[in-house]
Amino acid sequence: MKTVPHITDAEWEVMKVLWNESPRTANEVIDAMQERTEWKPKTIRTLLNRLAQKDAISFTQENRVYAYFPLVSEGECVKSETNSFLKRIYGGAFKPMLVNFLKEEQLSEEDIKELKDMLDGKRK
Amino acid sequence: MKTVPHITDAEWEVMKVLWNESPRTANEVIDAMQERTEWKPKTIRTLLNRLAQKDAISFTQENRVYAYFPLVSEGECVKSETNSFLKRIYGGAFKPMLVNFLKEEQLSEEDIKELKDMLDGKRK
DNA sequence: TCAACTGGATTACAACTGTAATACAACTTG
DNA sequence: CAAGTTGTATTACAGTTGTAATCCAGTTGA
Repeated sequence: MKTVPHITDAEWEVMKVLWNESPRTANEVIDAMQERTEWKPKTIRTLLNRLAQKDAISFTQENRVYAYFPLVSEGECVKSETNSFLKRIYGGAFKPMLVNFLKEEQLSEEDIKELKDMLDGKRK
Repeated sequence: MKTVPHITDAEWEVMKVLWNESPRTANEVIDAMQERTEWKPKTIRTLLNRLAQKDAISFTQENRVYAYFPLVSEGECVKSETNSFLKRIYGGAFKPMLVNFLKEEQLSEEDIKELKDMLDGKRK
């Protein structure tokens, strides 16, 4: 199983932008980020650098400008992060988390139906 | 809503021991921990100190010995951590995570039945 | 051509984390 | 009473993370 690098909170925001659309130049990423955060451009460049260093993204160079794109998919990362979260909080077991959350969360009638249908789908 | 302090990975292991049973002296915690980890006693004491500093636990003193106990419940912490996790990874929405996970995870027939029953229970 | 600007590379720096070791004070034992 | 033991308090130290600023080289406008 491919291992994805660990992506921090701040980096995750940058990844979202690139998952949403790529390749994007540093400045395009910065523009997109500034719609969602207050981060300074320099900060975002640092995050891009770190992500590139850990091979979460890469870039092509045109003239002086880099265009970045993800090397890891959102799905992979979500799965990886969720697994380590589950491991930490629930000892790795998925069902207890579900049980816990179903107790807490409020779901609409349609949500419930959708989830039940999914559960039915899993029944072989 | 009460805010719980942020508990790190390593600290979480200590909290589990105290949630499991408390109060426990430092040495009791250390013994319990050494069944699950390789950490040195000094390390575990550091973690107990940090948890006490951030008011996640407290202690009573008998003679020279401290007996530690949690100030925050496991449920509170689980909820808090899960919320920040959800926010980071799924933008705060619970259902997308469920959907994602139901796709991936394998559940037994009984698990599926149990979850469906819970979903039914939520239907008003 | 020279100064200003722009984009990337390098450096900064404190807080938090993991992972302890050392110092110290009290208690026990010879 | 002196020395070792034990439990706590203090200190250590590098890696990660958030959050940038500074430096430098190439590009561009005057």
